[in-house]
Amino acid sequence: MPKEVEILTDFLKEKNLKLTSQRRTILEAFLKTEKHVSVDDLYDIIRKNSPDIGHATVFRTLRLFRNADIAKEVDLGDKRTRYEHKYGHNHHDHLICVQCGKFIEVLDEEIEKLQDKFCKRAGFLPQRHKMEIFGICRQCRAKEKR
Amino acid sequence: MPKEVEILTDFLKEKNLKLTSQRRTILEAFLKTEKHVSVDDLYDIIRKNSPDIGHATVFRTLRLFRNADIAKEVDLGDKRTRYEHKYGHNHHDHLICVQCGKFIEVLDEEIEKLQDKFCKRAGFLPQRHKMEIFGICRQCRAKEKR
DNA sequence: GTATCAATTGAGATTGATAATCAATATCAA
DNA sequence: TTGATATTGATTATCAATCTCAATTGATAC
Repeated sequence: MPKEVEILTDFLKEKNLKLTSQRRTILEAFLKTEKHVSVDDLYDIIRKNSPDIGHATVFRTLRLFRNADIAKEVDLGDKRTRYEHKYGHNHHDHLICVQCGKFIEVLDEEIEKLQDKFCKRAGFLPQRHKMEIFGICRQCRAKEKR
Repeated sequence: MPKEVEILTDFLKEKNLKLTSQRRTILEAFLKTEKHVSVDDLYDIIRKNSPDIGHATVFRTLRLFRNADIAKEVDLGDKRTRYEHKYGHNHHDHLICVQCGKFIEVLDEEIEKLQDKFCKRAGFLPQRHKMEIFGICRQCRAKEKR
């Protein structure tokens, strides 16, 4: 039993919410994904094996996962909300290729430190941040040169 | 005559597009704004003096301004496209207060340099980036302490 | 196990932003 | 001034996000 089920169970108990078969199914499907899924992405995946689970439920459940700190909302510039795994994943930023849509996760300690530094200078208490760099990835650049 | 009118005129000429009274009006209104306006924000402002200008025109014209490099799209985390002035404004990032909604524009050369550095490391050719830090601003923190 | 009751569900409807359509109109080069 | 062409505004379409509500289900007490 992965840790996430435990987190969810605890969260539900604490909030007097219920563990339903749908929530189990959706959690399982979500944990299997590797990419940054949108509600519709995950709904399409789930529909294949569990055609009885509705769209609204997937939508609500992903929001629940976010509140339970199992999922994290990411905004990759298209206009849809996407979710990625949060538990066991450290904070990272994204390099997003505008040609192939691929993204690379990066973490740079120095940048994080600098961010803290100039927040302090502005009297600003940072809570979370988002950094995305759009450009062209190594593979696409190689393709272009051919 | 501000420089932006010239930029727009040149852009239109180059693309065989036309300078209309609506485009003048919308540009004038846009240049007067200081915040990051959404289509609806600007439409509401314009409607007061020019009730004949339609919503779709404001929408299309802001996109035109973006293409002409007069406006820049910003994404402040809500799900609407906002535009800020581009000409005469250098690149900057945003500190966004989650309490009062205010934002502070910041620029940190060091961070920009670091970004370039680790893009290079990843073989990634950066084109543009977006960095937003969400948190609590000085004023709101002061209020909280009272 | 069963009753109880609030939480949950799924279908469908709604909202809100964005974008396409199209007939009427305006612009501008010649 | 004119004709070719772009633009406009009203309307409609699209799509993700979100709400509604009656029917159902899970957790808890008995």
